[in-house]
Amino acid sequence: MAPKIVDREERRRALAAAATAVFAEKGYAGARIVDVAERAGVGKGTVYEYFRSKEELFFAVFELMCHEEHARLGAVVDQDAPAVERLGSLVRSLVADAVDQVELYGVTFELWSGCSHETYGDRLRTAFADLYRDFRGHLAGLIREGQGAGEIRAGLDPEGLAAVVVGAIDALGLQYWVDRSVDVISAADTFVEALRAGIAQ
Amino acid sequence: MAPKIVDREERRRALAAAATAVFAEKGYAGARIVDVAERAGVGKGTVYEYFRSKEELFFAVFELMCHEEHARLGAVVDQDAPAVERLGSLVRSLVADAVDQVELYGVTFELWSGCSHETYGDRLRTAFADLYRDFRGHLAGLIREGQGAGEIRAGLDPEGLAAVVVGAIDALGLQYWVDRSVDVISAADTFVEALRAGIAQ
Amino acid sequence: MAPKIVDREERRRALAAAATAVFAEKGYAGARIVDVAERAGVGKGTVYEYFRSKEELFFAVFELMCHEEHARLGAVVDQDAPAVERLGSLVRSLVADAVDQVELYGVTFELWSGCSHETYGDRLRTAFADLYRDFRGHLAGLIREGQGAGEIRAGLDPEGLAAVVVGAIDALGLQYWVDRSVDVISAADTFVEALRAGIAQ
Amino acid sequence: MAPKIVDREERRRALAAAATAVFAEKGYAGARIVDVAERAGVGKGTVYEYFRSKEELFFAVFELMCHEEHARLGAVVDQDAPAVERLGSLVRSLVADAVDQVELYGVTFELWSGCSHETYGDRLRTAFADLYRDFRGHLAGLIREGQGAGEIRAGLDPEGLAAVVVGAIDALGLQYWVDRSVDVISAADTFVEALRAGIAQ
DNA sequence: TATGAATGAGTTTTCATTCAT
DNA sequence: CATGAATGAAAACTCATTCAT
Repeated sequence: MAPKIVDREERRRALAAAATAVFAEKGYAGARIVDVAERAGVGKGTVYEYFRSKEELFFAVFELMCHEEHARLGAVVDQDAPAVERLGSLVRSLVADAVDQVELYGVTFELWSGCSHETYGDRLRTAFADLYRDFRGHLAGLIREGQGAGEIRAGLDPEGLAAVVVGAIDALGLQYWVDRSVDVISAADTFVEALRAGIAQ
Repeated sequence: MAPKIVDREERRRALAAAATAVFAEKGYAGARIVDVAERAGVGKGTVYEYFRSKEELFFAVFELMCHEEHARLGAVVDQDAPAVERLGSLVRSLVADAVDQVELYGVTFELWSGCSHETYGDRLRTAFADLYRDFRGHLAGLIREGQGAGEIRAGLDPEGLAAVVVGAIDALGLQYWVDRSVDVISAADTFVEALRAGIAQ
Repeated sequence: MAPKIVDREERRRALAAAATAVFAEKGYAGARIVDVAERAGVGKGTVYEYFRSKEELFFAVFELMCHEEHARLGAVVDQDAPAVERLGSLVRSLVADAVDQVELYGVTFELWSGCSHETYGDRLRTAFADLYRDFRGHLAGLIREGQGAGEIRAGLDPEGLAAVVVGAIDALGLQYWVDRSVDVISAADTFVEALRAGIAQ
Repeated sequence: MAPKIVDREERRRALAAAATAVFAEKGYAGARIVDVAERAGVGKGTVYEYFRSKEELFFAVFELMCHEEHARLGAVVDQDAPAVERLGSLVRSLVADAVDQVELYGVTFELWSGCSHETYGDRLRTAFADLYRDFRGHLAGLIREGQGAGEIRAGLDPEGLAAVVVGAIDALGLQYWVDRSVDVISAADTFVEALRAGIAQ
């Protein structure tokens, strides 16, 4: 009459977290469901109690990562400082995060790559497009704010500039992924400095 | 008396090209050797006459792509124009290439992702590190040239700036991959403009 | 002081009935214990409170069906009419029942098929042999009765004839199962007519 | 240029034959693809070179059985003798076959049962309906022939009678399947005798 | 040299059954 | 008693690779 009480939502999250780690380590194809189960300390079958298939687990990982990325972004944007300042600290902070979490880049690449997948590509592409649009939107807002306050040259296209900034962050992370000896932290500083000079009134 | 040597080399390239297309479409894990063979119009066994394994085919694809990327890069760098000018046209030209060949990004992601693979990750990472180092080297050279000629501010770190430029190109390509409606061509223009202003003397 | 004993028995029957429906729909192998539980409106674990295993549930279904079949048979045999008459109405009535309950034939096939099963085949075969022996016995009795009363030719082997009659009923049901457009009701009439003429004195 | 030459059609047949034996022994659900492969003396993967799935193998078995049944039927119908005579020898011969091949009845039941299967039921039902229609057609033809020759009473419905004969054959086989001690051969004789008397002019 | 038939290691997935609540 | 969360044995199926022709 009173079956075992389990916070299924919490359990799902924990499994997705375990999956994230395993996918990061071995890649989607290389990861076996048993690996995920073992990492989470449960039996193979339990994974299937929470996710219909390996693919669904993949999406759960994606959603988890998006959620955390979002949280990180929000923390920086909502500060109280001049727009240009916030733009700079956002770049620095996100690049620092990228360095801290390099291992996750492997999953990210697989997710990007998955965008061309016949069966679930659309779903992924849409989600990514939304994520990036949102990201660029935040940045463009910051830039417009800066233009309004006279800190940033009015002639620059906020959307285009936002795309560049987003891109630079991703790409510095990528370069670090490929070669841990690249000093992307100071590359970020250089970028911020050049950016500041380039966009300043 | 070494007949058909040329044919053999040509066949290898053709197979690698077929593999590139298939990997781009289905990803490394999703691609079957038969798919590659069919795409190339040969029998399954023939692929193994030219490549020891699927993994080796993956590397051949990588080398083919590197080769072509290198050719594209060289064409722009060796022009005769002010350094800042060449930097700008390089960015624009490479972003345009990225748009033209979006489908190939899928393989690129797979390759980046492969960097963390237990068995062949090192080999891939080294190759990528070299490629990017080389790429950044070219750009840093260009930047130093510009600093020598007084076109570019002396205070900026050429290596760091080069990393940012390389990154921006990759990342604009990525954004286009995810969302074909993003106008990365004009984002590239904005970037070039901001860059010019930011780094100018 | 044995409370709820009746309830328990009733519940078992209800579960067996649910299982009959599910087995009929998906076959023994295709039916999941959860399906049965859901159909009966109880939890998965509850099924195991009443049946030791899926196999036992299968037998319970068999027994339930036997019980009902027996009841149907008895109702016809115990009538008060000439033997040949009762034989005819028995055939007609059982064929009519078969048409009414076609869906159940699916389980019947599974049960017949189960007779060759390594672990429980013997048990099933024995049960079926008994059932059919009993059935043939009733009919043979009827036939002998008819022979005694001079309605039926004495030369015919009662057991053999009974086997044919039993068979014809099953088989008309089968043909209807396979093809609902076959008019087995009138086929039964034809059979009865031919039978009457064939066995009449 | 000249790969191993194999008669794929012949190989398929051999695999289907092996599958028939295994299905007969363990039932569809109980049979493992490895069992079939082993019985045929090939590797697990080879089965999949010839059949897309276990289900397709099931159908191949069905077709093989139909084909052989058809051959058996044809052999008897095309004889040269009075219609009633041929009808009788047909029944005796098919019942004798049923006794010889009892083990196959298990598969037959599974096939009949499969008719209600959601995904492939239609395909099976259609095939069976055709098979039986054809069977009844042959018999009805024989009966009409007999009526034309004045051997059989004109009042009897040929189609209905054919259904009964078909049914009787199936059902005698079934009773033998369930209980090997039932003497279906002499039951067949009794049936033929009663039939002859019942339908004779 | 080219081919495709054969193979089996390795994965995903299902589901009967157990058992803590 | 009832429940459903957890489990792992077992099976279908895929595909890189080998090798006889």
